[in-house]
Amino acid sequence: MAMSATLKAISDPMRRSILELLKKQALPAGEIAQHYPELTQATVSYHLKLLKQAGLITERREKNFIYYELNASVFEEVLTWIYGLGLGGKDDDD
Amino acid sequence: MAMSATLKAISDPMRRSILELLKKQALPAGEIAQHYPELTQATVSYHLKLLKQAGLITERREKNFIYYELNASVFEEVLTWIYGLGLGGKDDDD
DNA sequence: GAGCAATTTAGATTTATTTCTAAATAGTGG
DNA sequence: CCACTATTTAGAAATAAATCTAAATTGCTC
Repeated sequence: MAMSATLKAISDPMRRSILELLKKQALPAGEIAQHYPELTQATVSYHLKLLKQAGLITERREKNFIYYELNASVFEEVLTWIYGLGLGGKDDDD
Repeated sequence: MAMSATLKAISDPMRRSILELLKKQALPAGEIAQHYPELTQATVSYHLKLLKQAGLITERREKNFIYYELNASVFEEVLTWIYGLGLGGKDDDD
């Protein structure tokens, strides 16, 4: 299921932080890593891989950088699931 | 952060399934467990504990059963975060 | 309060995740 | 093609999560 990957991806604070970073603008991996001096570049690369696998980011090559950009459309499925549970959808069920 | 707990809780398919079960009606742990013959009752109890800690379910004691019921209001924070990322909320932030 | 039914807790095991260091790949520019 | 820069991959170690069995708890009911 795609939703498990999406949710697992954003259940980690570091990865949520990366997504927030990419909200403002697309960035190459190196610049992303600079925001997290406590982590190595390899670790950031690992998180990017998971985000990519979840479809939450896409990559665009330019010069010899790889720019990562947010793809929030993947959240559609999650939102549908949450709303389906009843939040905001209490129409006439009560 | 409360959001990590919420998201980690629903990143597991089993726990999402339990929430879906409780959407229809509150149920005691035993009945919940009956829906998952592949798991022991102790394991279901473990998942219920995590859901409870995340605030996604509440318990109500009646006779000698503990009825678990869904509390979808916890999703508010998650929804706010997702919308904040841009999905559906691209107003004039840039 | 003794016994019973529902549920949780403890402890151990297996599997998955996160992180690091070190090495490898891949694309760019001379 | 060679060297440089950006990034990933591999392999190992540490931490966390999911599951089981067995024992403990808790709250009715008599």
